[in-house]
Amino acid sequence: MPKQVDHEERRQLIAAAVCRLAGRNGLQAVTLRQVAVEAGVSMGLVQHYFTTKEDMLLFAFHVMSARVEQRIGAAVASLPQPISTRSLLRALLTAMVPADEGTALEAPLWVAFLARAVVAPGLAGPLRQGGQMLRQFVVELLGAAQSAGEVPGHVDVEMEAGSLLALADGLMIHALIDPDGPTAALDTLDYHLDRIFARPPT
Amino acid sequence: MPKQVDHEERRQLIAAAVCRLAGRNGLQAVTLRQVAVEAGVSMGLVQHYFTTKEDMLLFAFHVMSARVEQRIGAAVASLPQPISTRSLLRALLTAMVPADEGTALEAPLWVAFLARAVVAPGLAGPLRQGGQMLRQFVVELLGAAQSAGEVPGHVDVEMEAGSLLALADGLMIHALIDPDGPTAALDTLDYHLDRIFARPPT
Amino acid sequence: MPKQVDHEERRQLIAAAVCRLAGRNGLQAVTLRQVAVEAGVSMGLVQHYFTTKEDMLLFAFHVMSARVEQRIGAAVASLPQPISTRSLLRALLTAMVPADEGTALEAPLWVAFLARAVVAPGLAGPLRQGGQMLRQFVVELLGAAQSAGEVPGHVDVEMEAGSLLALADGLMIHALIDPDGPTAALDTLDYHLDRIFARPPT
Amino acid sequence: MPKQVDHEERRQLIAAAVCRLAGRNGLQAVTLRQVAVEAGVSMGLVQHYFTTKEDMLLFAFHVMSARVEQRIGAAVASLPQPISTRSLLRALLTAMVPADEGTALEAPLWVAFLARAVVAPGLAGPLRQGGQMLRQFVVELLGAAQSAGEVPGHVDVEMEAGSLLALADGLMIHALIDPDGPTAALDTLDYHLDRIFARPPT
DNA sequence: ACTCACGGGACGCCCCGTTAGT
DNA sequence: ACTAACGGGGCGTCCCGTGAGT
Repeated sequence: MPKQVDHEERRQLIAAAVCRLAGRNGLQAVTLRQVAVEAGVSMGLVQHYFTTKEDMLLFAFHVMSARVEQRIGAAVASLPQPISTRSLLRALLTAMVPADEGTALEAPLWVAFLARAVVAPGLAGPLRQGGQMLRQFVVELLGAAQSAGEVPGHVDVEMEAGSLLALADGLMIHALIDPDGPTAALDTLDYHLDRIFARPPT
Repeated sequence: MPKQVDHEERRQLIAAAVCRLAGRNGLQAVTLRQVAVEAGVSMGLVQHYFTTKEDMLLFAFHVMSARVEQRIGAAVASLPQPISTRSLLRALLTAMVPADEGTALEAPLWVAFLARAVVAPGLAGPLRQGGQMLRQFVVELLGAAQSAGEVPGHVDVEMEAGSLLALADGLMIHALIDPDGPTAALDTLDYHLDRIFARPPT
Repeated sequence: MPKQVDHEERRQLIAAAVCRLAGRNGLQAVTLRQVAVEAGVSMGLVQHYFTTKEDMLLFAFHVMSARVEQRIGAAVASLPQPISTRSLLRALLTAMVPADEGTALEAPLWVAFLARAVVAPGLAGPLRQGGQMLRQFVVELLGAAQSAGEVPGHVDVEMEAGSLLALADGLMIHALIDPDGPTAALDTLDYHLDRIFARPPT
Repeated sequence: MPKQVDHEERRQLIAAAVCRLAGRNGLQAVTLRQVAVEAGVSMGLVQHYFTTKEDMLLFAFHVMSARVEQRIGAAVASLPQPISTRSLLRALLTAMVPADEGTALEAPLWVAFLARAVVAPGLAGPLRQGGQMLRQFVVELLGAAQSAGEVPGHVDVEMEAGSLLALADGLMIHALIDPDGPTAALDTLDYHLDRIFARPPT
């Protein structure tokens, strides 16, 4: 029985190095050598697990997406019971803004992938899919809330869903460039949640 | 005095090539050699006018910013008289979304610069300044409209200004990744303008 | 374990090319590309074995030093028995003057390194050390000869050791510039050996 | 009458910059741009006065030689009267060793030229001529001293002349590499002058 | 007399992918 | 499974020489 190594684990290890590197210095600083050094493995090993650099980046992107989902899940789980639609939505959106430490580390990476997706179709596909699924989820959330009377009837849930997600991405970028951005971003998100989940005047 | 050429013009020529290249293939595809080829000049010339690649990118960024302003100005100028605050604001925001051809060409470039600014402080500075000036302008616009009764009193103009600009950036990115994005983006902007410039129920 | 090659051997191969090149055209003609051509390998290989050009030159210097020692050793070994202190010293010194073919090839290289050491501290260190060790050796040689009565008591062995070595270097340079230099250099060395190893008048 | 500039003066100005640069960072650091910056003129001007870089270096070499002569002359002039042959010779030799400040600045430059002369025939010619003239001068000096009884008859003035000059060059190089070199060099020179100008035992 | 614009080439460094091998 | 050796090419930088032009 030969030495058995966990392929997936190795790939995760390497992808993590890619993420650290890209988050710190940008995607253009991700070279095979740097990745190998960052991961503490040989350059050959990196290329053993990823045929091409493109593959590696794509996998790293999926890893990052999974991490974002995980972080959102954790944020939702730590919410005080009972979980209202609004608090759930807020947890989801704040996880996309570099206010907490985890997001702050991943946001540059996320932006790097976004920017690359614009010119690299291979990356755009998964990103588009993920975005649409997320949007659909928010639409359903808002729709349910509207049915429950938490959201006024004149609110266009489709529009608001897309808006909130686009807004979150926009705020993320501004937050990364402007040092005062993160707190302002949270305030802005709350402002819009207040607006959407408005108590109707009695 | 020897042969005199218009330095600014040359720099513009080269910067234009940088923009085309970056818009087409991303900023990481902007190499001195490619720039020289794209501009139809020698590589030596490129370096005659830009000491360093960083200089070149920074200048190209300023050129692009100027072009965006110009496009906004043109859009505003072609508005039917009399120009309402809302139509002015709409012209400004739609110029940031890749709906028309001009913006569609520049948006990838803009995103590329945004992404690089996250990891390159030299680029972040000008970008931050420009963003704050723009925000201030929108704040004043909305404030005036509120004073004139076009915007309800309960609207937080500061929040809405920041939101609209972040939203525009977010929509731009989504529009670049999703082929259906541009039209959806315009609808979304109009939805929010409708909301902000709501006719109060008489 | 993958293909294993003798690193030292490769480095020697490349260093030899460096020495040939520098001896022929001067150190400033030593470029990575030229070295690769001269050694008959790819430029990538050169940089596989030497991280930096500085490293390469330093290694080449050590190789040259070793060669000089080797040549001296060979000269000493081929001396007729019994080996007198004076003949040993003469062998050592003549190995530093481009009279024989081997030294003639290495002398320009040696001078090139000397000149660079003046402005490159990284090179000066090893050179200084080697020089001091050599000087100490000659001092001991002369001291022993003095104790044995082969050298008059009024001779300052420290002075003479330093003088002989400086003289050898000076003669080497003159010999390289003046075509008649080499033979004159040998005569000069013998003149001083005669003087130092003077038979006292009975 | 057009603007008249002193060609020679300009060339001297530029050559001085070359000397400063080469003395500080080595001859390989002498580039047209650096020279222009160091001299405070435009690069074009440098090339106006020197057709080629080789020309420039050659001229700089002559300038340096002239300066050395001048420094020797000054040293001789400041000697206490009456000037003995020995003190004159000593002044001449010490001017070649980087003990005083002036020589310390020029020595690296001198070594750089020596090293280049080994591989650049254009530089070797003048250097050889200068060396032979100097040697002839010392021979005559020593010959006269011998005739006057200041130097014992058994001394070979030709040999000693060549030795002293080679020794001075060798000491100069060692002095540049070893921080203790300069003082040791002066001691060594005096040691040999003592030997040559030995008072015969009465 | 003097200068700028410009071309073209080289340099040192770095990087990626392949391959031969253990 | 994993690695080292290696080739080839690209990058940003620098530099020199020419020539048009004032």
